[in-house]
Amino acid sequence: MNYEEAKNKFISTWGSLGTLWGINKAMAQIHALLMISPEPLSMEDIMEQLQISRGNTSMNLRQLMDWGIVFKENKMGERKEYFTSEKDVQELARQIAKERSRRELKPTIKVLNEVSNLQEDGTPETKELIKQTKALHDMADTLDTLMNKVIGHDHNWITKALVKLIK
Amino acid sequence: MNYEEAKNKFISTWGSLGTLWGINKAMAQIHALLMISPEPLSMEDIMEQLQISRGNTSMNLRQLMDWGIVFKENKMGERKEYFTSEKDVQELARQIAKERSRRELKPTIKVLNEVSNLQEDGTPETKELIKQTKALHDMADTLDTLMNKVIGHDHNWITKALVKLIK
DNA sequence: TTTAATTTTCAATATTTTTTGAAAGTTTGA
DNA sequence: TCAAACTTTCAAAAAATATTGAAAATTAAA
Repeated sequence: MNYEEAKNKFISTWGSLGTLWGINKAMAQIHALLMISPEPLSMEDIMEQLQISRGNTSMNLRQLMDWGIVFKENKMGERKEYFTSEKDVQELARQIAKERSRRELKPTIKVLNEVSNLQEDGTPETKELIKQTKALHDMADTLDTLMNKVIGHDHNWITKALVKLIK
Repeated sequence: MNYEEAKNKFISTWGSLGTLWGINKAMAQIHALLMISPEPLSMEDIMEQLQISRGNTSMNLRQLMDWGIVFKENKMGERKEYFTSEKDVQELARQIAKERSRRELKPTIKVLNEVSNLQEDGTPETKELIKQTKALHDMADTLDTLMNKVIGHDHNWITKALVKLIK
């Protein structure tokens, strides 16, 4: 395997993994490309390397910046904008945990809480609905608390904590 | 909020959450419906309650069974097949962890390993590719080990472990 | 067997999501 | 102020994904 093959393999694997996690292919591929690029890249660079349109590149870069895992950079004397990704995988994981908690977990917990507070009326249907949504709520809540713990800690806390747990 | 409202809210929230996790809407809704149903449901029941076609129901039930979170049941004297979901949320979490490890994490780890073993050639591009894929590999591998630890443990281990970590 | 009940399959269709590309917008230097 | 360099927006087109429904397959009782 040479450099080009390895690079393409990484980008396409990361791209299809993205789809599975609710992030679209182009977005995940741009992230992958920036992740392994030693220098910041311009929009032109990205368009060319991934063979995608200007509009697509622009929109997905913005989303990646919204997620807090890609940043704009300006080279002095250049009008063009350049982009880099968060290179530290620990920080990347923290940032992803933070955003997923905010976007998915918290809203779900809210709904589960509302539903599980339904007035009991004695029917088996109502009983089961309350029981199950309570159980899901508790699990989601524990998970969210954990994720926020992770978010609040320093760099190496994640690995340390996981390792501790494994032993 | 009455029973019907609460039920619909739960089913639709669970359904849209599914999409975000790489599971389609119908599949997630069928799971939600079974999750809160005190009795096993037939295909007819599911079709009617969710207003989806027979084919759709059949295919998605199969997928849920492949994930190991929905089961067939036979009522004696009846030819029709009935379905239930795994009702224990701990067991549900374990099963999902197991399948996600198998379907996504392990294949990704394999690719990251291959790519990060690329022959070093001194260029910054190659250096960065190797460095970053190694870092991602290590994190994914730690996570997978953890998930397998979870899978191998008894019911309440998950919560206990998480709680321990939080303190 | 044969028949009726039930489930599965899959090509066609519908829906949703992503991508394009050109026009509009913005920024900066002359 | 103008104009060139660059970015963003968004309607239309393309691609991907999900859904339908009817025919084929399966199952089990008569």
